[in-house]
Amino acid sequence: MSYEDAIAALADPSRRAIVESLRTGARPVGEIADGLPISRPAVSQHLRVLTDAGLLTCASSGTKRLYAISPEGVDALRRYLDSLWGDALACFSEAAQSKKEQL
Amino acid sequence: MSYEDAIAALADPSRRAIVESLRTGARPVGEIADGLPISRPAVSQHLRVLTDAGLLTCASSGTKRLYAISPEGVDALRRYLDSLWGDALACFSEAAQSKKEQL
DNA sequence: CATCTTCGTAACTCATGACTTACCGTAAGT
DNA sequence: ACTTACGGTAAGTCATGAGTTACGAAGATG
Repeated sequence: MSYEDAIAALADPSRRAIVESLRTGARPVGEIADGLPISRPAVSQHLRVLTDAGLLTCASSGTKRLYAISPEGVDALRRYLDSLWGDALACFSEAAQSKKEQL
Repeated sequence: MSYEDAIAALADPSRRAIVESLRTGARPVGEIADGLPISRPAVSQHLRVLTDAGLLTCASSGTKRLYAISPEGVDALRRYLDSLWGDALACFSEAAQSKKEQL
């Protein structure tokens, strides 16, 4: 749910591959697993982590389960990085300023 | 250098704490370590990972080394998430659309 | 020169987590 | 009711990496 969980979830290459495969739309578990070099149970475990982190949503349709990217989860991460980027820029320009004043 | 390395680097809580401590400006290694519950060598190793990932820059000043957040590295991550967010929103609105049409 | 500070590196331990196989529940088809 | 398809869970293995202590290199200081 927090952005920390989202970052930790996206740190794994397999989980990033799953998210990439969902960029074009929702997909069932088996279809996701077919496109990856890991077993279906492994995919299930990754899907759980991604869902717990708020990055994915799940919708049951019969025996199938459709997973999709959750805009809210991605946005939480986005906002954190925006804030970090703002501070980094401020420090950067301030450092450049004080360096100029030393001349 | 790539956004993958940046995500992996920020996945660790200690490394996020280091980045947080640099939000207000550049600091030497010892000062960073004093604010954390881990040893100075551990901080050094984390600083290496963060620097390799392009998230930090290092400037030597005598025996001291000043680390600071690198705006470029953060921006690379930011852009990745922006693109992911865009796709997620598109899928979300498309799904909502096709659900409406089913009524 | 001797010493102290500052920091990086080496070697090692130990916990975490990614993956596998095996199994179980549930919904659809015959 | 039986079987098949889909997918989550359990238990176990194994590699990765975060942390430690010990040591070494390089610049400041007396």
